[in-house]
Amino acid sequence: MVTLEDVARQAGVSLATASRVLNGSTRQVGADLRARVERAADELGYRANMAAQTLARGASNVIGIVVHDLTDPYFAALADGAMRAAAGEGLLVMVGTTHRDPEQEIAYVATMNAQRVRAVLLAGSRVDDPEVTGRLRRELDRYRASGGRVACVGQDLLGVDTVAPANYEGGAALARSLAGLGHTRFAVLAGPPHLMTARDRCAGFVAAVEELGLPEPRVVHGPFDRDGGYVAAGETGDATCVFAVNDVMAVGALASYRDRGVRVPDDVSVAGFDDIATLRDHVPALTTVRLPLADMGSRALVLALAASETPTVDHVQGEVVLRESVRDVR
Amino acid sequence: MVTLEDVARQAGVSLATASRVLNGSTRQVGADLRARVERAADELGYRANMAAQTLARGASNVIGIVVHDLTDPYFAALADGAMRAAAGEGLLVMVGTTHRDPEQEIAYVATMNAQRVRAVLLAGSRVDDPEVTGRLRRELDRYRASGGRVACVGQDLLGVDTVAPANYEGGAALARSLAGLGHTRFAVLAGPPHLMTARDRCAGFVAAVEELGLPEPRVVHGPFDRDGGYVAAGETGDATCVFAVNDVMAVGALASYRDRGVRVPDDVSVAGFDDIATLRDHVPALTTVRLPLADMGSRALVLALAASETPTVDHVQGEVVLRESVRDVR
DNA sequence: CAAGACTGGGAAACCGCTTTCCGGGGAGGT
DNA sequence: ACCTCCCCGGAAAGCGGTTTCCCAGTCTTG
Repeated sequence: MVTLEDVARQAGVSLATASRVLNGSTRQVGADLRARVERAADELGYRANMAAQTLARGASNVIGIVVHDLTDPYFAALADGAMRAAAGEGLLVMVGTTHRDPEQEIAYVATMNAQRVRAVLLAGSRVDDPEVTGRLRRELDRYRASGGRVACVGQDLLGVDTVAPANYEGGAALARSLAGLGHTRFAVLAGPPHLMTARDRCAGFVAAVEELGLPEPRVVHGPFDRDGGYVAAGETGDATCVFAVNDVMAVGALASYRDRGVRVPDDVSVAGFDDIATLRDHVPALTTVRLPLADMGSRALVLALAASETPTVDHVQGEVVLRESVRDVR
Repeated sequence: MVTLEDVARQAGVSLATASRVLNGSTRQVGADLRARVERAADELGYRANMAAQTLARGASNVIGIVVHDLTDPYFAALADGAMRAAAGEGLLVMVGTTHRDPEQEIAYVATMNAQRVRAVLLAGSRVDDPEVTGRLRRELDRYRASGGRVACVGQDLLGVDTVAPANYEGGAALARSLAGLGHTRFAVLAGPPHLMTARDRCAGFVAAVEELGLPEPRVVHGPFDRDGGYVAAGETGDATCVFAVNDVMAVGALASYRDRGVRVPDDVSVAGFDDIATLRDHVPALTTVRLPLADMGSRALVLALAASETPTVDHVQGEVVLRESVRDVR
């Protein structure tokens, strides 16, 4: 393992000079010495030891991203957006996947803290559990107390910079659009009751439906993933229009109806939420609420990096996109 | 930022003792001192500085994964498999995305080397460019010379541990299956000519078709992604059966046919390669060659970690899965 | 031409932790 | 009662860089 000292010796200069040449400095180094050092480094195949550099500089060039599940297109898009932004800043990315375990999330914050990453991004819904949220907050505070930066995509519950999608409003807007098509009997594939994202979307939808004076939607809980949607779609009763609180659940619902010979949108209309990229290849094309996912990821990174004093909350509106999976029943 | 020294002082013990208590050691520490240290660490909110630890120990607990594109289900599955395996070993994961730029791949190897990661995983096809491959090899050699471990998923071209999917054989097996269904006029959506993965699959397919004495398939090149498949599907002429060298291209092809009113499989049969997870929700269900993607990711990690002297190559067979997207024309 | 301002080079302190080495004290053996 | 051995605690030497500080030489400038 070749060190800076090896390079300095080979070039016949001091450690200080070698450092200044190779790893950047405010100070100038004469052209001939600089050339000698560069040649030596190249000959020896020198690579700076980032651990040493991080230690000496007291700051790393790594950021951490914590997601629930990388194979979920929602998180993949978010992470991709954040990673592109990070690459633009010359930062490396450390990714942690929690597989929806809040304890894992807390553990990752501790680990990222230990790694002294420049910033950590928490992507993914908060859960409705004050105890867990409290522990997460404490871990985050601990991290921030030592200079760490934090941003989160989701509910503004952590007292940190947040990119907050308008889940409630999106759900409501979708409900009004669907009602405008003449639907009156709704069902909601609502995901798990404790997941805030699922809850907000569902609540917005239900509230808007009631505001319109329509019958209360049937709410079916279940897992937040494709199979959850598949199963829950089996219990939508006589609803003519079904809202799955995210797209992957909606895709599962489509599969369920297809398997059971229920035609979409002829027999039942289906809508999702997020507008994940893969949606365009499903038939029928899914109605949804579009969120600029990649953009949200990069915005979260920018927020985290811009060391604002008071936490800023960046609200992101969703846009209802009507596609073939819903039928006009007027 | 609270350091181990702060903890030691607060606990009234030496730095050595504090280190032994908190960060693991072969040595024992008396129960009372141990308790004192633990309490002090907790009160102060101590988190070990991994940069310092990495430096002192000369080994980090981070591994690097380099993929083309995280939003591609193929890489997401691979990365997820590797990350699960890594988590099981108590390792953190640093992810780099190259967006299919080989230069980026080389740059990431250099960066991961600088980070002194324990191992790096290169997921994704090699390219047919000896110059680029040579530079990548040199960078890898440099990394391995300083104790780094490397594994790769794809072609065995780098002289490192490799998980090598049987692309050629898979393509050939698929061709035989499809021919067995009575197809004779084939087309291949072949992806870019320089991508080895694409080339091998295409070559295996074409060779098998010719071996069967059938007319030479029409080969259409294009990008390796969904849109590449969409576009290429427009030029399949009178083929009754189209093989897209990966699933996302096949999905693009399905969309293209759908948009143009060409029925699958009635008018044309379509097959892909990989069996990505999202496939089950497409209609018609796509025939493909199944690869155990998550498993391949974790196997690559295991290979990298098991410091074998000579590079081992782990061949992975694909399994033809016939689904509705192909028609029996006998 | 003397004096102050720069300039570029090197010695060494330091970043936070691990680990070797040393030493003191109690347990066990004879 | 004495000697060994073992156990556990602490001092200090690194790990590989960065950066402060000092110094000699070179450039202005009046």
